[in-house]
Amino acid sequence: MATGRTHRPATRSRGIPEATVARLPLYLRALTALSERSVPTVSSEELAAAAGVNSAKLRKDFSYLGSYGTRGVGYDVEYLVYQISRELGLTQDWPVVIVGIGNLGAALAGYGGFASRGFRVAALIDADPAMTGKPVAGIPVQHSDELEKIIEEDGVSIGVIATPAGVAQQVCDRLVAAGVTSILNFAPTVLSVPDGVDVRKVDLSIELQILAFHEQRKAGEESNAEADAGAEAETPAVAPPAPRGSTGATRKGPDGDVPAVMPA
Amino acid sequence: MATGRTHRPATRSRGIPEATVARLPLYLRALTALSERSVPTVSSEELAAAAGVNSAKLRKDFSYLGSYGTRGVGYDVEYLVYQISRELGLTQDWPVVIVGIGNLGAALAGYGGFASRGFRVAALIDADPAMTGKPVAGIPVQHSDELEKIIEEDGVSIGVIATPAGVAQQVCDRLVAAGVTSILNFAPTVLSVPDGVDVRKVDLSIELQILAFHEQRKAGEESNAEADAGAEAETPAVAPPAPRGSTGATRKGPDGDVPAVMPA
DNA sequence: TCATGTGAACAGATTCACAGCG
DNA sequence: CGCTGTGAATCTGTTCACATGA
Repeated sequence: MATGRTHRPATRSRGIPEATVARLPLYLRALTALSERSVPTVSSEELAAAAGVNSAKLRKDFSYLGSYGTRGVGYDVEYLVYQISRELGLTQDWPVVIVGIGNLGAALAGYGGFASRGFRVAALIDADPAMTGKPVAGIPVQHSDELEKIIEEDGVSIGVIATPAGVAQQVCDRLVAAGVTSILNFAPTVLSVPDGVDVRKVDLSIELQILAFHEQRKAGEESNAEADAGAEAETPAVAPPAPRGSTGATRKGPDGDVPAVMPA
Repeated sequence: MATGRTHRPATRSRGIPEATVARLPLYLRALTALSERSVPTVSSEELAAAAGVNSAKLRKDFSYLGSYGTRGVGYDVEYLVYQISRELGLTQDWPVVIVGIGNLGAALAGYGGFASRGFRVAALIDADPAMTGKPVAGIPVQHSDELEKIIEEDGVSIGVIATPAGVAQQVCDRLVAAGVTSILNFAPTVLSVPDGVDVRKVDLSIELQILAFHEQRKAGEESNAEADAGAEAETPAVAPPAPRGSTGATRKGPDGDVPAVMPA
């Protein structure tokens, strides 16, 4: 099952912390908006507010890039836009392939923010022959047989996987074999890739589950009781099985033993 | 422009670290797969491999939930599925509204992993009257006028925003005013929400930019030179502007001054 | 004997608070 | 004087390594 290959070694880039890199696009977006409104300079306080972070963090982030501000004044918007774009590698053209043109793949193909900022959809690829040739967002879908050829000819290094989970690892392997070294994975699977290949994961279901966790906690706080979170509709989706060979003895879950409410 | 409201206070849940919460869905998925294959028990090592994390981390994560394993043996799969589901609040039903039924909204509505795991699409909402009544993924789209009514009647506490960026904040405000306390935001904007409301952001463009950063770094390492990253097609999307009132003097960007290659 | 559970060491990220400079 | 830039303190998360107990 292809284990033993690491999952994002996160090789501490050129001194720029990963957390900072993840915020640069946020700053860039805020700066671009300012730029469009012809705002010449901005303070760390203002920009931080626009980007939804605190100003100390923003200043520290920028300090990793160099000293691009002017004390007593702030940052020059245009200059900063350029510096961040360059740092992120957006001053060059990045051809991208999207594999799996279902609902999601089609939505991604049509996504505006995609085309902007130096990313260019080099090809849409789907395994279904019925899709081949059909234009999606103005781009004709190509059959997956063409995958390797496209990647090599266009020098594609970024691939987007929007296939069903079942085939994501195969697709990933083919992408990597053909030369792709960065993958954005929308399929709900853990992908194994060799060292040197970056994978980022976008998973709707995980995000919702995290929200549900916090939501549940909020509900539990209103009344300080434990269960009884929803208004009334309680539908336990999973039965609480006894642990193997359990004698029903000690078990130190943080809020008591197996919950009182059990399905009939 | 609606500042002053915080953006995810991350109120350190019930002792369970945020990073751990974010991994629980991953473990749950791996465990569910094992469960379907009727695997009775699993070791931290095996499960960690399946979830793409290291085993020490997994054990520490589980230790926050309680002692659910058996020394010398491992974890009981079914029992752990139940405990994690409960911890995440997935043993109850979470009605969700999706606002903005464009390409992306439609894709989300049809997303399988949505319906599973206790999440139920309570309504699809769009501002375009032409969409009203049209079934998407089997659910008829409702007009945004109905938004408040739906949220209150169905007790919806989770909202998904898939609108254009321009209206996302307004939609967010309406959702919050109507009682939604968790928001999954697909629009490329920073949302301001009052305390007590959680926002999670999913942003394709940001993910791609992060990948591009690392990709660029890789390219820069192969040859130890600086620019010249792509094969040949270099298209600087942004001109490097001089800083305000600059005399072209000292500027300590980490790899030298303004880049040598300037657009004509 | 084996794999869990966890203190302790470490690493990374955030925040504080203020020196330094325009 | 105001705002940047940054050392130092703090907080959060990860990894190590081993005592513990089935």
